Amino acid sequence: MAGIIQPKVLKGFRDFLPQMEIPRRKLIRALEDHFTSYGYVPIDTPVLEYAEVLLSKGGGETDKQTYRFNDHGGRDVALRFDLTVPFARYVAAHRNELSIPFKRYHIGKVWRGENTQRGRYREFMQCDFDVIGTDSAAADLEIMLMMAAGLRAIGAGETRIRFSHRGLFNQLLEKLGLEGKTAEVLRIVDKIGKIGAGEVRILLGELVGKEETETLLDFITPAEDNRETLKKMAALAWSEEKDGSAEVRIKTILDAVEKMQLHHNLVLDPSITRGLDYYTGIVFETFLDDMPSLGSVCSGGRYGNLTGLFMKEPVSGVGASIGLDRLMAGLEELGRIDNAASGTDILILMLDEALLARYQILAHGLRQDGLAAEVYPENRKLGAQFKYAEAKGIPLALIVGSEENEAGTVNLKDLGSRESFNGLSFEDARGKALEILGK
RNA sequence: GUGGAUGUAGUUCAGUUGGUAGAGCACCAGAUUGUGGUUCUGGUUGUCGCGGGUUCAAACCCCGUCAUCCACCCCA
Repeated sequence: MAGIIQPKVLKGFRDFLPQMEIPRRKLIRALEDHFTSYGYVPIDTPVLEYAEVLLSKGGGETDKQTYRFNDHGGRDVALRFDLTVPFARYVAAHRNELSIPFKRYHIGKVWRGENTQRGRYREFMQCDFDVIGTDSAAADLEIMLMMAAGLRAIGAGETRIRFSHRGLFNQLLEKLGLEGKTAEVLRIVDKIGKIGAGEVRILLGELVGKEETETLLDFITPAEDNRETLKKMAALAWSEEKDGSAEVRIKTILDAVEKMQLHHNLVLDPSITRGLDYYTGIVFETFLDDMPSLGSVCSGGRYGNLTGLFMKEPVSGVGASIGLDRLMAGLEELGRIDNAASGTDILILMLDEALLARYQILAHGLRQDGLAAEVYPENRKLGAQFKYAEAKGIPLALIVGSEENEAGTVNLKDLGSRESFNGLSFEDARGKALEILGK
């Protein structure tokens, strides 16, 4: 009379049925191919690390959200809550084994013990890609171009990347004498898309003086086009156009964007600041044209010193992170997810158990042509076997009974149109199958 | 973490002022023992999220708990 254990999963953790996992894998594979085509290489790191490594950044909020416990040996350990901190440790640990500039991508699960919402879970998949070891505008540009092209490649459609530069914002804050309140100001400004300029004015007014509030609001409001926006930002921040300045960096990027005719995709938006404080250069967030309300599906920026906590020599880099689960939720809502129940192209029906070997030989032959073939495992009524094929979304069936076996022929059936092609040689049948599948 | 809403068969939902649960779809079997999407007949589906309490009696009322959704926070 043992009690039955409920097959439940933890809050914010999920099982994936095949019709969800198959498109998820497809999406990941498409991204991997995309990164590879730009020369980025994959890495991985442990999901469990020493707590002191993961929590070293000391952000109060991340500390609270990190899953942390003592392992069987009494070690203070934690599950990774992003892929950036492990990457910093990884770079410091393997500094001499990496060729610089190092371009990597990393796709993996991360964990955060925060409250759940739609498209927001405690276990979720992140996809990071970064270039480290160079502070060039070329790298900044490449990362943003990869984001736009990558999202297009996975069927997310056109995107708008809104970017800005922390350097100019910091100059402005310095000029206004607000360096001490940088974090608070950034957090308020970051909300403008959500709460509007009016609310931001009120919140800023509570934090800084009236004049400063108006200057900040003026700064973060984009002008008609990228050039005008930059002009205004530079003027308000008292920027001097010299080598290595934030202003020149933005100019360089805008020049390239214009030459590539991408000013729809890349928009200079000074209200983009990103809450995280390790960004020092460009910062950006990406929205789907077809669903801006989903929020940013890919964001990041340039950091001046990724590895500061783990080694003395500073390493600069620029990178972005895609929220795969949020993106999946958006794509599903847009009807862009193909909920395939299997990847099988052709089902070989079982009409006679004595023909087991024949069925497996047929399946093997089909696989050599690149077709995914499976043999139905029981000699059940044909109706049941067809139903199985339908449930798994299998488009073709190969039917061989004792008569066909003796005659040396096979019957192929297109399960979609219900058209049968009987008495074919195996050669003709697989030719026909490839034709129907369009392969 | 804070506040609010919700939780009934695989699924979508119904269930009247508390009287020990119902429909469509899905599923299974048969009409149709080598060709399945229609039709017909029959059938199964439930610890009413879980655990307590009030009551002669709880899906319904009360408390707790777990989960989902929404807002805040933060972010992906």
